[in-house]
Amino acid sequence: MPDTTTHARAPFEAADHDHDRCITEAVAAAAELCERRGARLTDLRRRILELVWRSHAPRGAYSILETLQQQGRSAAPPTVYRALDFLLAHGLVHRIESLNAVVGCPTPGKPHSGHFLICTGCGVAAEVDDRRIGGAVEASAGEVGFRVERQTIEIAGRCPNCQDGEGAESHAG
Amino acid sequence: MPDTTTHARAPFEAADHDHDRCITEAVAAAAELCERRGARLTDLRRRILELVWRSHAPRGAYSILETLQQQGRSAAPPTVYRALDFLLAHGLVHRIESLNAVVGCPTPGKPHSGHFLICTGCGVAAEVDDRRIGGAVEASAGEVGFRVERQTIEIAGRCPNCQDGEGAESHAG
DNA sequence: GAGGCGGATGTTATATCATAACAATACTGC
DNA sequence: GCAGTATTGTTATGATATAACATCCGCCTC
Repeated sequence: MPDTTTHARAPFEAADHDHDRCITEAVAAAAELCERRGARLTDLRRRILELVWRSHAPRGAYSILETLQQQGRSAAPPTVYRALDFLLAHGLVHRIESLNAVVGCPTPGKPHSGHFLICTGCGVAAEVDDRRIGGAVEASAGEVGFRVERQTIEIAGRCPNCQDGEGAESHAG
Repeated sequence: MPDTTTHARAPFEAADHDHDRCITEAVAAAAELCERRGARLTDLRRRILELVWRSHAPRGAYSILETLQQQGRSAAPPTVYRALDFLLAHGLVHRIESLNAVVGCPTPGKPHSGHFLICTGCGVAAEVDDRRIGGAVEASAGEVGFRVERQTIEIAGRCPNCQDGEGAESHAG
């Protein structure tokens, strides 16, 4: 039977999942969000969003830049960084501080704290929105009078797919 | 009456606290820990640990380097990075990914996850060891079969001291 | 104390990540 | 079309981090 209830997928998908669909859906969601907000998802921004979404592993700005240049587009670091600034500002991608990289957001538009499980095997970063984590942080901070503004929570470890043959995983998404 | 029950201080101390004592205690604890482990807390490493501890705010490697050179010591980036690698490996300092900086660990030797409240006003990073946070992370990760190896939890916000006159705080520690 | 060994530091060069500043172009509303 | 603004191009540079090899220093052995 066809799967019609997409969205909110398993955090770590099988390596052979239909990733083209991830990209398509992400771009569609971005276009819709920008439309609603009156923000301009230009060709450049859309292309860079697609490059971020080429896998579920966070990707560095210079890696994006390289691919952009290979595609024959004139590009320099600011080209990429400015587009990423836009995508970050609109919550279409998230920055992974511990990797100096960005990863696509599967649920843009919906408010969420942005907590990540990052696999040291395949490199995939899965976004989790568990109220227990944010709640524990808020509770702990509140007790010492600290007012939370932004949570950077990046958990490194092994995803289910990479716990068997430790070490020889394919870096892909 | 004299305070004899030090340790486990308030996470955000008053600006006028006896900070020399923080430094002295940190260096003493480090010396003791290295002694026990047969690790060499050399003069260079000790000096760099002291520079990290000059405040409770995370400090970048190049800032440390600059001070080291002002002290008349021959130093280049690797000088600092290698010493920091040593201090990090022994848990004497922690790296703050979101700031590309390091901060002294107030409780080296005791196992802890390393969660930080980082004030955007005064810059101070307070380490908290709240089992609820680590527990929530472990629980959330466990439910999707993710095995946690390392937690990077950096919470930015306003400390109690910096919530009144928002904006004009002294960056010190 | 000469010689050898390994860890620590010095030194030079370079890789990697990010932004400043200004020019040129493209879109929007009138 | 025209003016005003946002976007992108371009050049240069700042900020963070590491590779590679030389030198030094402490320690052990003989």
